[in-house]
Amino acid sequence: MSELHIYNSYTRQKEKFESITPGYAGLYVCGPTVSGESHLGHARPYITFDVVQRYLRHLGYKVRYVRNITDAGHFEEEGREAEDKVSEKAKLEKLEPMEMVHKYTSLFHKGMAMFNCDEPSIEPTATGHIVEQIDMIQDIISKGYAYEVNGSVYFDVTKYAAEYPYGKLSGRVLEDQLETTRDLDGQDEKRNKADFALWKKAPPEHIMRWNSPWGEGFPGWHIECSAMSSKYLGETFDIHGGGMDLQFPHHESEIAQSTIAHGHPPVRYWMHNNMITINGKKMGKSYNNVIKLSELFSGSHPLLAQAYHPMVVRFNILQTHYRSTLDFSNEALQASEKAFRRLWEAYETLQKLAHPGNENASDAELDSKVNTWLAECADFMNDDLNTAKVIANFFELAPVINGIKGGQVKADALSAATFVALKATFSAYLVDILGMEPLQEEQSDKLDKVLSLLIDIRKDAKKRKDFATSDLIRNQLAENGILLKDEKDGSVSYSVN
RNA sequence: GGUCGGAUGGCCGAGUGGCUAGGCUCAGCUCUGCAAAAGCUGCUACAGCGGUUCGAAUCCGCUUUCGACCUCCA
Repeated sequence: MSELHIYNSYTRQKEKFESITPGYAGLYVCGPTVSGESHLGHARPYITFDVVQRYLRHLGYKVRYVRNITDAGHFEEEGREAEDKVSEKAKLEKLEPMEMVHKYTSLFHKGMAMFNCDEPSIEPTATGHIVEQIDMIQDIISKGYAYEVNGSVYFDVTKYAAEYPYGKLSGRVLEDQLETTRDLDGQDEKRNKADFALWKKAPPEHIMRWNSPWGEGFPGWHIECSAMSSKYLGETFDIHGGGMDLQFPHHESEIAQSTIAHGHPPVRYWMHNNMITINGKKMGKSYNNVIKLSELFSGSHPLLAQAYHPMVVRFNILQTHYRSTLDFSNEALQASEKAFRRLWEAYETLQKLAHPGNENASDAELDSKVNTWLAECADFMNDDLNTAKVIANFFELAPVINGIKGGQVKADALSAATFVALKATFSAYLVDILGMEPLQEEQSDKLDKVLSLLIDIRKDAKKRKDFATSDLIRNQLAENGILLKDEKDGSVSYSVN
């Protein structure tokens, strides 16, 4: 039995996972900034880490999964003019920040639910932890690694880098960073260009603002994750996850802040998922190539040939290793949809299948292969969460299941023990760990009764060789999205699209 | 410009120094009143050029090319 190994971005190698507290695992994942609607790009990290979290639970860990909501900072609603606090508009006409934040948080939650992502154990908000952030900033100042200028506070990266390996996570050298000639906000206030804000003074027109020892302002982007992760997971915790694009500067800054505040690095294992690209380019606001989740599910985007079910998207994402880029295309999604339908049907078939009870396999070779495929699932997951390989093995098993049902494989080909293992493993990995759900809801009893009636009438017509009637029923139903299948044993099943 | 990571069969994608991943498409067959589904069979690829090796798609070097990060970003 292999053990879980994960690729640690910090050391750039696969390492055996050992939790700090035996039996418990702490996982922190950078959540969304809720100033706009979630898009396809957001789906990847949250689905990836949902599987991480599910797998850790499967391994027996009691997991605390913390995923924040970034609802504070210098942002305004997409597509809406920035409004200022001192404008003449009436209160109700103005954009209320919490209103916007609530709207997009809510949409994000709905999207996650559709993807069947488990809710995190704690979902802390930045606005709910202003006090903790201020405390942490004061602590860093008192230790001499941050300074205040005009109501803003900056982290002294140069000083930090002299003693600590700043840039190790993202693989860059501080000297290179100092070369940049960008004109950033507050650049003239900083002692060095690489310094980053812990607290920013709010200009008069800025709506989001809080009192602090340095005047009214709002927290810097990086400090929230440090403050909240240490509060809920401890000063050192097991896994920190997020998109690769957050490695620098966000995660690098988190390491620096926490290292000064607590005297040691915050995270044991850093995990980063790769990006979703579209036509080879990263999907992101700045590229104007974003497909929102609502558009994805409804098909209402010029790039989409059709609507895609959340489970199809989830399946497609899991068919690719999380550290590889995943290029979006209609062809790929359509292939995933067909593949997933086939796989799920095999899974459902397996649930209904009964084993004759023979202790010994009549087909020892097949029995042995099946056992290998099942055992490999754990090995693949343990090898840095290789969901793609797990899925590949499902597709090895599907023909065996379908073959038993269709008679191409003998019912007693597998031993009773293997059959039990097949059922248990398929369900554990496909449903519990990969988190897949059927594409269609349970059918209502009434529909079921109506269809049984039609199926009976059609059976009768077929018996009389009245194929005109039987085909009419089948074709009419097909036009309405209900497919009838004549099974080998003479029964008829249906599926609704 | 700096740093890092890719280039795999018609398409998507995994992966390892030698043992045909898998999915989708396509073609043929079996079953079937027909269809669908299912099953079986076929389609052997790793950007290019050198090198290391008994053997490399897998290791090294160079070239071409794409991308990510360096700025808010999942």
